[in-house]
Amino acid sequence: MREIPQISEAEYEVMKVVWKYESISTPEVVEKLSKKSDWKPNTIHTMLARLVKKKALQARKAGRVFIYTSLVEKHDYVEQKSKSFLQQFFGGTLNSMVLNFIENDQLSNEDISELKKILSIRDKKEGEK
Amino acid sequence: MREIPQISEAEYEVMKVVWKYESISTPEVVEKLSKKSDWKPNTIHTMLARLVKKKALQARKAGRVFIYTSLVEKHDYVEQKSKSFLQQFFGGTLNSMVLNFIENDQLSNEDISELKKILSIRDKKEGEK
DNA sequence: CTCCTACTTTTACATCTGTAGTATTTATTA
DNA sequence: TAATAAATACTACAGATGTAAAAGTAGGAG
Repeated sequence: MREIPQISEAEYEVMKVVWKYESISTPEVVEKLSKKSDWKPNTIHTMLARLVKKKALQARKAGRVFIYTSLVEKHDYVEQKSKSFLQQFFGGTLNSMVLNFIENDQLSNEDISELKKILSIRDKKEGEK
Repeated sequence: MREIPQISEAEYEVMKVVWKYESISTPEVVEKLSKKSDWKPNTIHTMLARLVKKKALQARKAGRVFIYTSLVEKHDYVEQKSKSFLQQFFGGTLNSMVLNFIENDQLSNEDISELKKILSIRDKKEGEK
């Protein structure tokens, strides 16, 4: 498995747009992000360039513009970040995180019942195998 | 509530030692961390100084050494980081994260049953109120 | 009282990030 | 074909981070 490049927070915002709309051109990325943020077009260009350099994106020229496609799966990236986050703060397991949230009353009753539902859905799936 | 300062990953390692053993002196911090990492003493000094500057730690002189105490609660810091992590990657909710883990088979059956137990413990607590 | 040693203080420096400005190239229009 | 508009390419720069070397200082040993 290829190494997943480090993607900064701002870069991640750009990645999200590419993941959602790829293949997408520079002007389109600029347009989408200009709505959501107040970054200047040049700022976005810089981030696209950095992402290409990091091999998180691939750029190919189509006429006068570049078209970007992702080289990193969103899912893989999120998985990797989740792991390192859990490692740093919760000894590596999701369960510790959930426990911590419950102990500190960071979950509402609704959250809890929803969580139970989520877990039992998985049971069903398991049963179907 | 005071603003929680940003603490980098390496700095967080230092914070963990202070949280665990505070009040603790510079040489003691160096000793604990030298076991766990291969940072040079100067590196650790730099991080302690930065943490004091950021107001994450307080230093008071005792004889010739400094004694550190934390100014940020571990719990508060972890909570803040958890929130921003969930915000960035899971739309802000722990439930989405759990769902994602389940959907991607990142949890074993044991994890799942443990999670259920965790949730029902909470039920009991709730019932006791 | 002086020297050594352990601490503290100061300085360094490359890389990554956020945030662009400026310069150059190229497709399109007059 | 020449000017314009739109993209791309190059340059900039301050703050955070990881990593530490070098210099200064004060307390204890001789």
